[in-house]
Amino acid sequence: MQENYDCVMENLATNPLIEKLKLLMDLTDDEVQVILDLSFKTQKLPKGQSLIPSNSENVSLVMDGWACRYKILSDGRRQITSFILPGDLTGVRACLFGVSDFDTETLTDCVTTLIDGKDIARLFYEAPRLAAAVTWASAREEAMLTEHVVSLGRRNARERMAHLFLELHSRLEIVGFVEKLAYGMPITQEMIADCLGLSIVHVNRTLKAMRKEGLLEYYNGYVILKNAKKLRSICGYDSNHLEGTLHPEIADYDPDA
Amino acid sequence: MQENYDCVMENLATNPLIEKLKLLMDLTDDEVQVILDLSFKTQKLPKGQSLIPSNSENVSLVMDGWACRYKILSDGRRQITSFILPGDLTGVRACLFGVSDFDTETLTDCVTTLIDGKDIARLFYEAPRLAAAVTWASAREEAMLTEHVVSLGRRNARERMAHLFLELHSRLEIVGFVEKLAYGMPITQEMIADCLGLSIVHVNRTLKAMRKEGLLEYYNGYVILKNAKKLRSICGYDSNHLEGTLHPEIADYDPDA
DNA sequence: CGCATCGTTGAGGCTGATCAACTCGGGTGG
DNA sequence: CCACCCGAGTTGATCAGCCTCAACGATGCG
Repeated sequence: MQENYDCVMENLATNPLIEKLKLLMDLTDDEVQVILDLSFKTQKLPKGQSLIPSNSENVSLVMDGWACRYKILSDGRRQITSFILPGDLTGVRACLFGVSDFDTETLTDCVTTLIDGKDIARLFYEAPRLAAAVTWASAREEAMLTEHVVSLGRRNARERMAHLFLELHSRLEIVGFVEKLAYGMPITQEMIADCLGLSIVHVNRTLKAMRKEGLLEYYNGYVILKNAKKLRSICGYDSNHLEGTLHPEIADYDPDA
Repeated sequence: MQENYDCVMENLATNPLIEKLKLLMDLTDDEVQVILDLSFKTQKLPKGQSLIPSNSENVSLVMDGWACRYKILSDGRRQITSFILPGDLTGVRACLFGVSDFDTETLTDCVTTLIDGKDIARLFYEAPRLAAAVTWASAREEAMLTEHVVSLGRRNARERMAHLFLELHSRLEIVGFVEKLAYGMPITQEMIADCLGLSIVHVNRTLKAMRKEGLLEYYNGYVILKNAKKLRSICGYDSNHLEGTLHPEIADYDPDA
C-alpha cells in the first residue's frame, strides 16, 4: 500500500494501474496525459472517510483501496449499492448533474486523485473521446447495478455470494489486483451482508457452507476461488457485463465520413 | 394511443412529449430538431415484442406505451430491472459499447422512434451538449437502478411497492402522463412481482392490504395514490434521484474561459 | 488486563414462497 | 348463442429461507 502510494505520487504515468486503464478504455498516451494533468491532488484517505465530501464539485479516481457507495434508511438499515475498486471513477453524476443522492465511504485506507468536475464537464467540448470514456465508465457502472438488481431480486443467498465473488474477481483482474484465483478482499462480513441484502449471520453461515463444499476460501481479508467453474454454474455468471469497447464511430472518428 | 401515434407520425416537433423532454433536458429548439432529424423511423410495436432486436445498432426513443428491461435466469426466474416509459431512451449502452446483456420487451403496444447508433456516437464530436444529454439520461437510469437495489436489498414488500408506485408517478408526471395522483399502469401483477423480486401471490396480498388501508387504488390498469404522504413516509421516498440538470460548464460552455 | 470489533454458533420466529383451488371476464369456435 | 378456454386476479394452507436475538470465542490494541 505504502509503496504503491509513493509510486502514485512520484509518477502517475508509470503507475501500473494507469497502464491497465489505458488498455481498458483504449486511450492514447496523450489522452492519459490529459487526465493526469487534470488531476490536481493525489491523497491518502484513511479508512472510514467519505470518498467525496458531499457538495464537492470533484470527481475521484481511486488508485488503491476499497470503498463503497451506500444508502442508509431512516431506521438504520444500510444498503451498499456498489463497491468501488482501484480504477473506478466516482462522483461523475454528482458533479455533471448536480445531484448527490448517495454517500461514499472508504472501507480501507485509499489512495485517490481528484479532478475538478468542471474539467470533466469541459471534456465534452475539448476531448470527445475522453467524454465518451467517462460515459463508458458510467455505463459499466450501470451494467453492474443491473446485475446487482438481478441478484437481489431473484437469486438466493448462495447464488448472490457466488456472483459477488466472481464479479469482484473479474473487476480486480482487469486492474491487476489478482493472483490467479485469489485476491484481497479487506472488508468485513457485515459489508458483504449490506451489499447482498442479507443479515450478517446468514452471510456467515452461507460462507461456511460454501467453504465446506470446497467452493472457496475466505479468511483474513483474502479470497481464494477453489472451484470457479462450479461457482459460475451456481449463479450463471457471465463477465460480459463488464466488457464492451468504444463504438468505432467514436474511437476512430472521421469528420469527412 | 391511436391519436397520439398519428400525432407522432405527422409532426414529432409538436408532440407534447417532445416539449416535455426539451424542458427536462434543457435543450434548444435546434437541438431537438437535430434529434428529430436523426430519427429515421417511427413505428408502432405490438405488445410482447422486443423493443430493440438484439444485435441491433439502433437506439430507441419510446413515445408511448410501456416496456421493460429484464433478465431470465437459466431456471426461468425472471427479474425486471427497469420499466421503460414514454420519453426513455433505450439501447445507448448496447450501441455505444457493443454490449447487450439484457433483453427488452414491450408490455403494451408502443410507439417508438429509432435512431442509428452511429449517429448517437457522432454526437460526441458534433453536438457535445446532446452527447451530454445522452449521458444525462444514462446517469438518470443509473440513479433509478441504485434506488432499485436499495429496495430489493433492504425494503420489505410493502415498502417496495410504495416506492415503485411513487417513482412511477414521478416519472410519468415529468412526461405528462399523469392526472393529479392517478395514472395508467397497464401491466399485470406478475410484472410487478418480477420487478420487485416477489411472488405474484405476495404482490396480490400486499396490494390488498394497502388498498384496505386507504393507501392506494389499483384496478383495471389504473393507479390512484389515495394517501401519497403516507406512502412516502412508508418507504422514505424522495424524487431527488430523478432530478439534476446539466452542469453549467456544459450548458453554457465558453471556449475562452 | 480490559475493551472493542469481528466472527461463529444455536434457537426460534416471521416474511414471503409454493402449491393448489376457485372466480371472473373476455375471446373463440362449434 | 352458448360452451369452453385462457389469462389474470384472489384466497387458503403449508413450508422454507432468512432474520433476530442471544451468547460466546478469537484477535488486536491502548
